[in-house]
Amino acid sequence: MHLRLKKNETAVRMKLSPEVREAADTEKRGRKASKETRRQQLIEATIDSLAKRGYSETTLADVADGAGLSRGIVNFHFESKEKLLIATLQFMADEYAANWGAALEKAGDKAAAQLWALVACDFDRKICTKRKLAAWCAFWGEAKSRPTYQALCGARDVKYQDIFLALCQTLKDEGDYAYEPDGMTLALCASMEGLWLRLMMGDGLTREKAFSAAVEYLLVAFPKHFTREGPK
Amino acid sequence: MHLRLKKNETAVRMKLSPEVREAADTEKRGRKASKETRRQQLIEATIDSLAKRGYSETTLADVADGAGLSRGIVNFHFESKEKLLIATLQFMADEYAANWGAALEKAGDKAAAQLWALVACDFDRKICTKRKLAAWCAFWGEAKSRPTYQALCGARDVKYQDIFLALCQTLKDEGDYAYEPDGMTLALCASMEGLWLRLMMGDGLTREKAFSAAVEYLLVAFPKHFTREGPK
DNA sequence: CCATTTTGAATGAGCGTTCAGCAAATATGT
DNA sequence: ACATATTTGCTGAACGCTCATTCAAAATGG
Repeated sequence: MHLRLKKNETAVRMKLSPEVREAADTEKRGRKASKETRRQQLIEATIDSLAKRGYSETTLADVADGAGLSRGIVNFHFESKEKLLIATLQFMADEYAANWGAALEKAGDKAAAQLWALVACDFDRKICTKRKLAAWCAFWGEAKSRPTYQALCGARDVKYQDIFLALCQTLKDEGDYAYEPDGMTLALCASMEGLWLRLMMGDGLTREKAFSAAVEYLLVAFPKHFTREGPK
Repeated sequence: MHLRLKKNETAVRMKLSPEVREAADTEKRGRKASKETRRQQLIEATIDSLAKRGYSETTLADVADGAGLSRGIVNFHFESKEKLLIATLQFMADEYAANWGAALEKAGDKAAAQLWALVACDFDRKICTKRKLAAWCAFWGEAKSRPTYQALCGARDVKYQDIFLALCQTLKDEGDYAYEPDGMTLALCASMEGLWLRLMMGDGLTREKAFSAAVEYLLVAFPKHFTREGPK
């Protein structure tokens, strides 16, 4: 009963990833962290674990350790591992959608500028992290056999696709290009996803190089609308 | 001691996938199947399992059942699950490389024809199966955290990349195109991988549509060299 | 105190691996 | 030819480990 350890305060000395630390730092500390804060902290730890160990080797123990919390914690805040993973994917999908939504807002109303913004924001620092790419890829690998994942992995979803298609269509009309817009759009979207895949595989490809490859595509597809520096 | 079951002969009545059946059918049956035949049979069953259940839920029991053989069998022919998976990936990588190698052979020596062949063969019936795409994707998801997989997943490897780059370079010179060939090649390769990814996710995208999207890309990039029907 | 959050030991299911043993195929001896 | 021994391929029960889940007890805040 004497000499009791104050665990929380000393345990924080452990090395947590910056993302987890930040998620836990929303004002309140230790026990006072709100439910939502804890959930976010655990989600960040899950992304860490997915990136570090891959889907199949991600364990609740690793997530809990990564968050600097105890073993049973996940089943308290989420009720199962499955639900934690879904919440994690949901979070990433929401973040992704918010990102391109905001980029579109800021782009003004010229189609060329919008398309450029949409392509550029995919390679944004905030989204296009090794950490997050790896997590995305982990989910992609499992999506085939899990309808729930499959639905969320289409964050690049129908709406996103339609906007892309509409923009390509507009530019085609403006510029009198000859291509078939469905195929063109598909190839462009696919190219961006493929670039993500390669970024994740990590053979010395950088965000900047990937982005400029995507730009190269825009240039040949819409020569009247773009230069390497941006929309005309 | 009386009334002994003839297991092998009756057990074959189970429903095995066509691929497994074919692998097991190389002349000899039952006990006489050669070591190499059995390995192939197990590899096909592994691809089935990866496609059906995803990487994380693929078990040796499922593989053995899929092959119509007993539980201990994998550890007899391969020595561990890990090695079975590596052998499976190796097999797919070899098959993929052989496929584009052969396509290149048959294409003659005009650069445009070669590039077309290289793109087309990626969407070949033999390679581009739902089953195999799903298996590829399962490995991609784990590749990040496993150097061995990462190395093999680059079957789309350096050599492949270099050929692509050289062809794009040649066409650029022939056609006086303005783009920067490194980026162009990267975007093209990425596009094909992205199309695979989407084929696997399976939102009603067909092999044919994916291929024509890739062709659309070739058209805008190399307008003087290609029509929708093929190289000029 | 009571409610809420957190802990960590206990539980049990699932899975990879091992291995003794059986049966088919092949080699050897007569 | 046949009988016997040896090798090879395969089986499936048993073992032990990892990990998600549960829960009683403790810590904390109000």
